[in-house]
Amino acid sequence: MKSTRRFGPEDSETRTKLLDVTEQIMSTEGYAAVSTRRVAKDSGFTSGLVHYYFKTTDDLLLAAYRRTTERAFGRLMMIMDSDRPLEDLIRLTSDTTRATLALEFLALANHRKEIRAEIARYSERVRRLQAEVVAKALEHSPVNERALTPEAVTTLLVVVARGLAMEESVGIAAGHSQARELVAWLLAQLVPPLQPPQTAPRDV
Amino acid sequence: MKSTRRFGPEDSETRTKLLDVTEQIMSTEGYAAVSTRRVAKDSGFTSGLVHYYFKTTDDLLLAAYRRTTERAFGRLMMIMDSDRPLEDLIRLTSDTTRATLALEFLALANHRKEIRAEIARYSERVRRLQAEVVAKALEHSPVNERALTPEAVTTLLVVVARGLAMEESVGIAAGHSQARELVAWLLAQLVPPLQPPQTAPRDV
DNA sequence: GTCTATAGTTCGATAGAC
DNA sequence: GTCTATCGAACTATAGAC
Repeated sequence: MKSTRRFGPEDSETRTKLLDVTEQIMSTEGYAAVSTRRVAKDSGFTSGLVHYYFKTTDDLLLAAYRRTTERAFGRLMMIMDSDRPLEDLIRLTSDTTRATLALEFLALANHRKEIRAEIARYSERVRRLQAEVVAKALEHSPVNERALTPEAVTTLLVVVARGLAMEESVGIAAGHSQARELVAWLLAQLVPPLQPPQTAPRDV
Repeated sequence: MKSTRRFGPEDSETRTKLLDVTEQIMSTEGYAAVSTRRVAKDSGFTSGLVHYYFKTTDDLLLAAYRRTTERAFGRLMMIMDSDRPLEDLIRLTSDTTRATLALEFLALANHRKEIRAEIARYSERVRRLQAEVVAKALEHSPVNERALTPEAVTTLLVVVARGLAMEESVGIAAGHSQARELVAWLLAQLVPPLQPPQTAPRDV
């Protein structure tokens, strides 16, 4: 009883369109609002076609996640060559649209065990690339303290920036500006401003 | 054309049971998996009864959110009297079950505009209470630095602890132990250990 | 307070026509 | 590559019986 079902190629314009629409729905209404019928309606195709490109709804969501992550890789590679990599990393991670999507994928991972492992694996890969950016930025830091590894700084920076952005996207703002100032001050201790201060920074 | 619908009281055992089940479903399958029928099934009642207590599904979710938040208030009040308030606050906020619920409510706020404002308001109230805990803990801190307000420290601590817990609940662990060590080290500068060190801590 | 019944949506996934 | 047709399932919200 072999199935007669067929599936579409990865490099199709239609497929890209379907992923665009999927991402859009996730941002505005959450991953749970993504259905093959809904994506079909918003993209002008039919649900049958969506199933032609993505066997199941989970496959569609996973493909959207992969594309998002690959784009994140690209942006991080660009930041590697920046002369203010830490600021750029924070700015990138603070983007509310991206943070909202990240929140959705995290929630998705929480509730779809088939997708979970892949999201965890990709996320850690992104984290490692972020850590490379930070390591490069800290290369000439005057601070020398055991606990201050690039991995620690990276995780702290990214989790804070993304956490604040997630809260801000729903209108929570209490303590945010102060927290950002504190982070900026901590970073200033780690990486001296472009114009070095008269007195050497102390250990942090 | 007056409606004949009636609604149940707030202090009912059945109502409590329905909220328990709702919370359980949210934790394991996400807020989007909460439906009146599903809650009915898991609690041994019928969907008609769920609608008797909660006019709409959103009302049910909002009631669950309120109950969760009120419990959080209670726990924070208890921490106020602890002799290690910062550690307790971090431990509380690091709880993965609670962090998962928090993630769900954040996602919910993102996608249900009627609920959003209320979640933002309650969340900021919780944050202010957390800041009181931190303020009390920092009262006798030897560190004196402009950027180091209780609000800044609170937001940083809470966002980091919750953010790490959210990631851990899906199996993301890269950089976590190192980030926690860094936070612990930073805190040790702010609040001296119970046995004070021989040399005074420097400014952070 | 609890249940039954019901109308009207939306959904996943498949087979098969074009 | 795209669409139509289809089955079976789950959902919301209401009215009204017990």
